[in-house]
Amino acid sequence: MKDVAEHAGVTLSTVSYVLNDSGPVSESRRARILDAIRVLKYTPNESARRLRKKAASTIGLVLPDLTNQFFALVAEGVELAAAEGEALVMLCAPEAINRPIQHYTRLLRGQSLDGIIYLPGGAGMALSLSLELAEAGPVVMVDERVRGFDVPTVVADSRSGAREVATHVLAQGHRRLAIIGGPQALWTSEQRLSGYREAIAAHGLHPDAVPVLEGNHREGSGAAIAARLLAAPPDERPTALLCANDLMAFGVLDYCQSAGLRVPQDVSVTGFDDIPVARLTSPGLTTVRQPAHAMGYEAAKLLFELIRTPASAPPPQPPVFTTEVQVRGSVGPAPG
Amino acid sequence: MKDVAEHAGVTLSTVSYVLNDSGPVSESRRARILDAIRVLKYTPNESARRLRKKAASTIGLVLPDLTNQFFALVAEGVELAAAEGEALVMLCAPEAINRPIQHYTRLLRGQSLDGIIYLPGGAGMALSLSLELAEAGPVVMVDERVRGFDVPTVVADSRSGAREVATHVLAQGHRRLAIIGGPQALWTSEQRLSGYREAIAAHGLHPDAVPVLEGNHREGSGAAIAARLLAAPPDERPTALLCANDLMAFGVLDYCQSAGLRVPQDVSVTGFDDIPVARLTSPGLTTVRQPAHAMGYEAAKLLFELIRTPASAPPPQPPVFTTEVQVRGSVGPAPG
DNA sequence: TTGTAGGCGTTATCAG
DNA sequence: CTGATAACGCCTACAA
Repeated sequence: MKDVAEHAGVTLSTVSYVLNDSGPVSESRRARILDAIRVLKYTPNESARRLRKKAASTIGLVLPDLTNQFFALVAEGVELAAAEGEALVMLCAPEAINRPIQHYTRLLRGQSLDGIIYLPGGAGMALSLSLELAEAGPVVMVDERVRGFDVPTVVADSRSGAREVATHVLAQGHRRLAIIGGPQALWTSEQRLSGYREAIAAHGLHPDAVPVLEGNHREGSGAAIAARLLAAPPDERPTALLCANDLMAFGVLDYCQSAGLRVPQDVSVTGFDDIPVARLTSPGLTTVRQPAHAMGYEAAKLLFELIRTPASAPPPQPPVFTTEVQVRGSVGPAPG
Repeated sequence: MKDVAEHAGVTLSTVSYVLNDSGPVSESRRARILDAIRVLKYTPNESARRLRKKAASTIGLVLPDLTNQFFALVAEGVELAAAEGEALVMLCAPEAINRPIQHYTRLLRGQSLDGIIYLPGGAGMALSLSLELAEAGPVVMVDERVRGFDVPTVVADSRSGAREVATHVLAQGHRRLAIIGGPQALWTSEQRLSGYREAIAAHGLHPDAVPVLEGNHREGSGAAIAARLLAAPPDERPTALLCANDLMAFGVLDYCQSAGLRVPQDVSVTGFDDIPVARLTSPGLTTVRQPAHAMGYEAAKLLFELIRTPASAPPPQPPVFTTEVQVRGSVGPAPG
């Protein structure tokens, strides 16, 4: 920068002015400076810049893992919004590195990030951790809520999505259902469960008649639970399995195929999320669409708004996205 | 930090010494300082730190998009290696934000990153762009090569993988093949194509007898090309489609299903990458496994090594991963 | 073993 | 409109 100043025959301050246009500069000088910058291929040193201002033009993105396409889509949404705000994204995937979130809270705190997008999902959703994260900057949550952690949050209406998909299944005549839920501690798990139960109650079934098994949102757990559930004789085992996310539903599909069970003739299956590959299984997976990309995008937008908002002003109001059942082949009429 | 020093009754340098253990400090003082740090919940300001040293403990990761699970897996591998090296990862997904890489080269240059992992894939694989990226720090490439851009590169042996899967298809008696390739400009596209052709030549077929259509590595292009290819009458159209990645193969599968073509009875399909969901289509996709996670991990390790290596020393030797055909249901004997 | 002082590249506050 | 100058928070010779 000093070089630029010399090359243009001005002082550092003037250069700084044109860089941030934070001061009045005569056209002739401005042109000379811009020129010098190009000639010398000068790039401002961001580290110095953040030291001085307290902003980093960088936001943190904390999510469980990237291999679940749902999360990947959220990440792309965040990335897009960040790009529009000329910011960069720090990726933190605690489960991918098999360490507690603390690993990141420690690293992130010093970065003077502008803010953080937090999508809890695995084991690390405890309140204390959230608070710790919050010390690294303003936080916006996506897809999940943490009780007692009161930050702007972008979610979809899981509950009514679950209700609708369960209603669809019940309308096909199924009466012996089973639910493969997500980790109990998660808000979404609870929401989806209530949704399922509302539908079940509305059809006059006793909630206790529907077993709920806890999965971990990954394929393997779907397959394992299906194996347990479907081992019973045909006239006792469930005729429909409601899964709290698509990955577990894939696991179920996979198990059924290897066990020689036909979907949907022998057993119907539903998922949740509607990740792109859900269309591609065969039969296609009946599931509940959540606008993952839009959710990530809005969350990041919200974060930027939050950053700009003076602390006194009312916090921006986050939207609640609607969900939508996608009917495909994996649900059919109840057998018998 | 000043507060810490006061609280512990020492000077700033002493605190700095214990922080980086870069100087001898008496046990008693060290303990007092550590204590003060804990009490005050002090976190070093990374911005200041990088300004002083020239390292950021941060690496950049540039890849086309995250929704392709292959890339997501690479990203997780990188993330893991970064965590082991106590570094953070800056995520850059140019296609997700629908802008040229330049958007990032500009942003990255000022960050004084320790280095960059670069996985070209979409439109942005030109040499000039790579060089521009290299100005932001040492670069390691994964999965692709760019001619004339000579940096350490981690790849898998696409060519022999392609050869083997084609051989498998030919061994099933298929003679009317078609290839759905990736973007021509990519090194992997070229490699896979040569692999396919080697196998084809080895079976005495004339290479020109096998049409090659160029896709863009996404589902949609697979479906579109399949539609064109399979419109011909049954005894003229190809009996097997070799796709340069799994996503395009999914597109083909999808098209076949909607067009009422049975896989593999009417047409056989192969993919490339073996992303986790490839097991879940039905029939399962016969494809070529690339160790995506390991490749990302090794690339990041390599980058760290490169950073440590004095410029004079010989650059570390990158491994070439082997590929492996995964035989599943999407390939069957040739009809007739 | 500990303290002092200079500077990393910017921005912001002043006075000209 | 422009130019000096003091921080920002940390590291590292060097001196004590």
